[in-house]
Amino acid sequence: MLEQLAEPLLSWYDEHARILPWREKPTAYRVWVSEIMLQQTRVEAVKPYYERFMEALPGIRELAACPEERLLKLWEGLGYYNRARNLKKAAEILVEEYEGVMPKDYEAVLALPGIGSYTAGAVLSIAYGKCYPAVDGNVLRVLSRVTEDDRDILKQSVKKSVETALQAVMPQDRPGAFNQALMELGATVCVPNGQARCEECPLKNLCRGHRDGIELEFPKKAAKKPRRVEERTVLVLLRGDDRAIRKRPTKGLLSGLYELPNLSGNLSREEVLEYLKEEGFSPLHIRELPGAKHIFSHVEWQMTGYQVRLEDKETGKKEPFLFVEPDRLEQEYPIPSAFAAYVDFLRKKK
DNA sequence: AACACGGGGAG
DNA sequence: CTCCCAGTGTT
Repeated sequence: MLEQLAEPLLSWYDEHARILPWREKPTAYRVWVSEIMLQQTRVEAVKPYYERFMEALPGIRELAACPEERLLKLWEGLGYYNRARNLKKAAEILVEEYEGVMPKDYEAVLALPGIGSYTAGAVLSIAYGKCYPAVDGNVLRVLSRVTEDDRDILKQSVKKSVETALQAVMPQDRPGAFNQALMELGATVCVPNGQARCEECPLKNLCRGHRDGIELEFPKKAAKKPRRVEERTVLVLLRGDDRAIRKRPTKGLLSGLYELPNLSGNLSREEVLEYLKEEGFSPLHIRELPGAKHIFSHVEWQMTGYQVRLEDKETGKKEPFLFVEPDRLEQEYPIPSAFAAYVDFLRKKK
């Protein structure tokens, strides 16, 4: 039945495709960057980042030459920061091995860091008109409803099988439009949250889920495990006009970004002062800040905060922190929004 | 196959 | 609150 998809889908898409920045001049680079940004991220959230990014780094060579710090600053707030690092790594490979041009060979594109089967298919079909599917969450949702496929879409075996099935029915002349149409339908009509707008759907006459009135029972997904809770104590350290930050490790959560000094556990005033003294500081004054919570997909931080005034000019024993003026801090150092509740307290007092 | 990896919008 | 998003890399 999938062979009946293309015709109504493409007609609908020609009428209803949204105007999106990356759909103008769909060069391989522009499509690639948009697809990386769009991984696990909503269209509306990506738009402003995309425009700014394209202005700052208009081509593969500029991206390859961009310092990581600046790149992460451009990415700050988008999350999944390895996407940005892999983007740069791939650009470097393209400059060194492909003369700065995205190749047209599927295996070569797939081999680039940060590019999986979805992104390879999207770039090759949209920018180069090649017949590879781009199967994302939207596509899996739409097709599971249309075919009443009750397999767990989180399994990679299911994704693989959908990719194979789709490749066989893609219109040779418009693979890019076909892929985008399927995603567009999932994003605007066959939506994930709330009621699907089946009356406007170009596939309503062949959708089995809709025929049987059970479209919302799809897609099937295995239950995910609950996220763990971590307690942290976040410090706003004031030294003259400077505030303390530090760089996170290169591996793991928020890797390579900057953060406010913080410790494991919800510590008391006394424990915080003891810690600072051990680090060689002479805290003059401490005040408790409001508690805060930040939820990641897999972890939840329950934070307590303290603002501490240090003696002017003191450095501590090992200088574990970077002391920076609030202005430079804002402009140059990428700090993830997990710390947003305390970043307010970094501002210079007047 | 299971898990790590951000942040935000919608219901 | 919960769900989930134009997914990929690591183990």
